[in-house]
Amino acid sequence: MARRNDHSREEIRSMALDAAEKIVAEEGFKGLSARKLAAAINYTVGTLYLVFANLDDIVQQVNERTLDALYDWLRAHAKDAVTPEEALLALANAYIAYAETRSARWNMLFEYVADNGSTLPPGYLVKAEKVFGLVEASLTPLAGQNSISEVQQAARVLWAGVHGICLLKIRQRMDLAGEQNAEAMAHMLVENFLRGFRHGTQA
Amino acid sequence: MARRNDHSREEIRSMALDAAEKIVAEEGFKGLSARKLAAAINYTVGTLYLVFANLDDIVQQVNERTLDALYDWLRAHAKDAVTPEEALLALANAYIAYAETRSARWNMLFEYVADNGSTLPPGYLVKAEKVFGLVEASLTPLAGQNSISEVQQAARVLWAGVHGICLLKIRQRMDLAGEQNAEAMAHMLVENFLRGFRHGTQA
DNA sequence: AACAACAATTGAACAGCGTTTAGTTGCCTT
DNA sequence: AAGGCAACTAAACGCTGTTCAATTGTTGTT
Repeated sequence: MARRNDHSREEIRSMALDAAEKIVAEEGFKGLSARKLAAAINYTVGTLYLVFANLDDIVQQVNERTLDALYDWLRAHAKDAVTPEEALLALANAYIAYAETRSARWNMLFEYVADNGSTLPPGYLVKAEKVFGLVEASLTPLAGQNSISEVQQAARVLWAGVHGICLLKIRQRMDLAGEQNAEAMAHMLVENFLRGFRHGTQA
Repeated sequence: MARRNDHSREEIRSMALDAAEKIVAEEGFKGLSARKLAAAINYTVGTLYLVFANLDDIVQQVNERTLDALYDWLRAHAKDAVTPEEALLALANAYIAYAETRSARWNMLFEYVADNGSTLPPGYLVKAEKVFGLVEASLTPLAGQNSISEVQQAARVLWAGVHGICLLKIRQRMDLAGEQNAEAMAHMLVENFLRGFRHGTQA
């Protein structure tokens, strides 16, 4: 059989990405293979390579979806916060919660580029900037005497820190963190950093 | 040919770990394969599986060596610091420098457990605690009114943060961090966090 | 010295992987 | 009705981790 024309290329793409998300969620990053994915959408590997450049391309496109979902999730969880501190703590908690409930997907976001080595895809950067933007927006009211570029940097520093804590948790290395849980650690980071940040940067 | 008896099991183990480190350094994490490693030490795969449980076991043992080397490296780079602040900044810089000059090895340290999923090996934890201990030791003089357990937690929070920044750099995602370099970001994190930390934890 | 027992080592095999491509099939246009 | 073309498959290539029967060199015993 050939020339079935059941689905358009775009339909196949979307079906494949859906199936890929499911496989990753159920079996982890390593569980995703071209043959398994093709079987899941009732096609063969060849068709997959007609729609995607390679498996990395698929992973990358799933990751871009994840970044979008993450942005929406964070935004929704921070919108009710009254003070900027509240917003930042809510963002940190939401980030941890997202990583925890979708750990395989979240992990994939940070595993794949490691081998690729070179540049990240274009859309990637834009979407990640959007996520950073949420932190930046909450940090701006607390700027005090700090310049705009200092606020931008601070947002990235703070979020890299929250991310690091989140990694400890997701990669099952919380035993390295004593008895504390990730939320308490993030709390500590945000509060101390903010206190230091507001006190001015006389370095 | 069989029964060559050229090397003891321990010798083979050590040769294999040396060769594995070399391959990882030259070709990255993904470049390490059982056949390639066996060839590098002039044995076949079968022998490798006589000495190691599987490839994960090898990776894990290389990682333990890396943790030891990292500890020595950090210790050496912080020993001349006069003030605790100086020591913490030196540790952060040394951590980043280590990750940068041995990026493949450093990466492997944080990539492998992701799939494994379950518990980390026993030696792993002890060695990692030793690394944390360095940060803790430098942080203790700044404890002020904070309790010992708060200092311990702070050490882990701070280092998770430095680690997160380091990840941005090594995984070539510094473009996500604006124009700043990793050292400057780590600097900012350490200084603001310390300022906040000394001001007391009324949180 | 001959021989048996044993341990060390090999190499082939298995099932899976990513990726490419020749070949087949069915639809659309003329 | 015929031809052209796009969609799709199936098989192949060289790789992977892992296992294990078979072979070989060494050692201890007679």
